[in-house]
Amino acid sequence: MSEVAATGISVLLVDDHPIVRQGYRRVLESQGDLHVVAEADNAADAYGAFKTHDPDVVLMDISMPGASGLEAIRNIRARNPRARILVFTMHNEAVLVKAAFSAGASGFVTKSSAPSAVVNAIRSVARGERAMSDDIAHVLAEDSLSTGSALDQLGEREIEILRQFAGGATTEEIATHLNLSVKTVQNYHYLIKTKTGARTDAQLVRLAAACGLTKI
Amino acid sequence: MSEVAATGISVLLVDDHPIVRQGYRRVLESQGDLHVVAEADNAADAYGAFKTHDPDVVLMDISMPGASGLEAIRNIRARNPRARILVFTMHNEAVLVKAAFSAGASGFVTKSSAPSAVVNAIRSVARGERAMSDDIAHVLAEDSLSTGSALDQLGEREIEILRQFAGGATTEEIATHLNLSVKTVQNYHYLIKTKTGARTDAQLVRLAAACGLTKI
DNA sequence: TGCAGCTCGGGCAATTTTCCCAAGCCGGAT
DNA sequence: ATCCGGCTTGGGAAAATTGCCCGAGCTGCA
Repeated sequence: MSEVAATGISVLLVDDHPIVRQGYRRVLESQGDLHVVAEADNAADAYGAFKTHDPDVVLMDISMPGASGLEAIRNIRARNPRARILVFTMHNEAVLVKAAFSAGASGFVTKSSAPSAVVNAIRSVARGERAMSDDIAHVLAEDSLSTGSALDQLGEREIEILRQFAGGATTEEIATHLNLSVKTVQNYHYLIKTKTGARTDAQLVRLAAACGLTKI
Repeated sequence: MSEVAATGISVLLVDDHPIVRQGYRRVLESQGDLHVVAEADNAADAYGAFKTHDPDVVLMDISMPGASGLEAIRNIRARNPRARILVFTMHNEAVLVKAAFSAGASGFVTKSSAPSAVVNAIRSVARGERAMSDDIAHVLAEDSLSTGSALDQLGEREIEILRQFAGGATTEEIATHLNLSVKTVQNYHYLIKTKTGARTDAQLVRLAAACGLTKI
């Protein structure tokens, strides 16, 4: 079991931006009790690195190209249900948070959080606790009170496709990224539009932006 | 003038994620010749910090909440045309790149770049050179050297149609509003896309939003 | 066991997009 | 005066996408 060793907490870093990873590594290692034992820039490598290094905590940005980060969470948890995965992303949409927790994440912090909040979250999940940043707790609280945002009715795949579409990807690019046929992506596109009530691609982009799914 | 001092290159860091900023700071300061003199997490603060610190280089993520990063670039350059601004973002769309350069950026590197490429880009723009990462050069090359900046080359009618489109109007609605045939609106739509280099309606909306043509 | 919902894609008519083209208008350059 | 170039407006036709229908496999849940 990934008991926290007396030597500190071992961390696997998953983010698709090299310089961002390097920055995190330096921030974490300056803490003394945190040690980055491996890095990965995609879901498949993350799974491989987890198998070889068995880290105490996986710090993972789930908005990566290619396979969904949620997929990676599920894979890792399938291999070792004791794995502690702390999702670390700039998105703060309630649907995403709920999807991450139901995929097996132990915590969810946004990049808007103070660095100290992030390292504390790492220590919390290493102890087996659940952790989330204040803003995440806030959106979850509001979400539980509201009738539900337009995005709540979307499935995980739909969310991912909407994110990529709103980010500017073409249908073919999305199909390639997610290993789907163009036809399937087109169908999702149509489904998303009908579910959200958007009559225009532009409205879809605005919706995604309004929900924090994508930044402009 | 922001001559590179003998002591090294002073950098203003602009990014809306605190831990990301802290990571960059550590990466940059480990270089010896780079010194982070200030940080900002939004466009307004970036302008203020620039006024007080007059850094050699501004390293800026333009995908920030609220006001556009492009606006911030314009403001800074309006105050000091010698300002060196290196855009640093995860987006690699030709429209955005062109918009950034026409707003006055000296360079554009993506977060997919190797850390060494980023620090070298900082040194390049500090010397007054233009810098861009390989992937950016590639998308610009593919975009061909069609024409100049993003929105400047659009006529009145095109701007108006783009505004309504990005606002969520359908082609027919725009045609009705402007007393045009649907065909004409379609032709404008196509023309705007080719002129701006947008390959997707979503990219068009993002461009319009980035240029302040529409608010999300 | 069965229902419900997600995921994935085929099919096909209807529409839209993509280009190419022409014509009228207007301002500026020659 | 004349011509050039750019804006505005639209036609046309092939290519692509959309809108909507469908079925099949899978998972979770009752």
